[in-house]
Amino acid sequence: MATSSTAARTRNPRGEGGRLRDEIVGAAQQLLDETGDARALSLRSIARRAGISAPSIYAHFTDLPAIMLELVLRAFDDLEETLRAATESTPGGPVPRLNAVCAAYLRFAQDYPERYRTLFGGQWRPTTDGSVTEQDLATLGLASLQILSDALTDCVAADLSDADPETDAWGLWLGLHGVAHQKAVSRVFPAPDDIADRMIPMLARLRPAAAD
Amino acid sequence: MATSSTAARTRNPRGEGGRLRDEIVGAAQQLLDETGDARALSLRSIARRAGISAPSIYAHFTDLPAIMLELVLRAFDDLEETLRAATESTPGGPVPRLNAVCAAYLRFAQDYPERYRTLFGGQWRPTTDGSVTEQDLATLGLASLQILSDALTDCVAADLSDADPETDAWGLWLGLHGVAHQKAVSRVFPAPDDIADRMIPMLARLRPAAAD
DNA sequence: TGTACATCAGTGAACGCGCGTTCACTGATGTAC
DNA sequence: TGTACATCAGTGAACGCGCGTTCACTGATGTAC
Repeated sequence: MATSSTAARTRNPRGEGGRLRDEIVGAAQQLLDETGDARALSLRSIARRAGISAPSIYAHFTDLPAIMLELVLRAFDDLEETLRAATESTPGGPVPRLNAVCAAYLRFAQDYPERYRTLFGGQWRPTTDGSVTEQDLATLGLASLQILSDALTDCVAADLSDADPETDAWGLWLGLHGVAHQKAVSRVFPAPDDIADRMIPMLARLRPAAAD
Repeated sequence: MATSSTAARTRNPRGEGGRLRDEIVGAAQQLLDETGDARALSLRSIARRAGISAPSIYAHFTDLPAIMLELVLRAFDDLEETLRAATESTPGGPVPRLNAVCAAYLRFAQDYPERYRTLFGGQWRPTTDGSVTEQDLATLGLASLQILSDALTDCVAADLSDADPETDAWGLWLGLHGVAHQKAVSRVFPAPDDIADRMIPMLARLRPAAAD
């Protein structure tokens, strides 16, 4: 975990100026996670956090949306890796594995609420005039959705679910997203604590016997 | 539906200066709906839209969050009224009524996406230092939740659902919220078109025979 | 009925701020000869 | 091995902009006498 270095920076050695690109995105992510407010991100605030002057950013990004795009790409990778790790590290069969993936999803949203919001429709959204289309971004979440779909497929193969994995993965994800988003957005969450645990078996069409 | 009057305003008659309060909130709502971007709302932009000078706002609101609060209160009332109208105007028994309420909810989010986002955790969120606590706002949605809960209760009473209305209304709402929010946020929606219709019977624990 | 005055519903100019963006520049370091 | 030069990784000052907020004001209209 990177420290919040407002301290003086030593410039990168020759030929390695590209490193600053990573540092800029890292600074943006720090600001996002720490302030919990996408409005706190500006070219100048990111530059301050990265310990560089504002104009230095232009050598690496054309504008703020370009930085946000890079941040979003990385965050989607993080999410995917988190879900994959949960799948691979959970023993006990398809249903515990499915539950572990769902729990990991919700934990990701709770640990990095503003990042989660940025991924799924927070303040930043791709501009139609830029090089990134909405279609591109719609594709981004699909890898994570596929993990859910695979988990469902395993449950069906083991005769523990009546789901149509392709379709019901969407339902499961949208349900998780509702919970995750609401938790990410308000600290007060009046719904029952175990509400996700109640929704998951329904949306996954788990057979009564299959529930833990 | 109010027209977008940037035209010259005639001042309110004596003793009726309070009317401007309504006009300010109306202007803010227009901007929100038309731009689809909460960032477009500033004291100055709202004043421009309302056809007044920026300082005139201070006679009616202390700051921008105060305007947003009023807007949110109204929008929650709108939503509640929309759901209630759907309940009352739908014949055919508890299940069609439940479906009508859910459809009305999703339509509200689709018709006024940025307003929906503002209600449920868009850019604007209550400040902890202000007079409005998060607890207050958490209470706001409860009237709409109650309508869902009542619809579930009717289904259970008619032996068409196995839900625990109090609890499962939360699950149903969070599922609807996931769909509504995702649709409000991105014009590209790769999930099956009928995904909500698939989720609702599950989350409402409708008995197989009860589904239309 | 006339008139002085208080009140009300706003306005217009001005301020300091952070922002995105431009421009000319600096100074360390590798490279050609 | 020495030196001139090109390149690279940035910097600092300056611009115009929209913003929130303040201040002193204006001009119509109701009210007291």
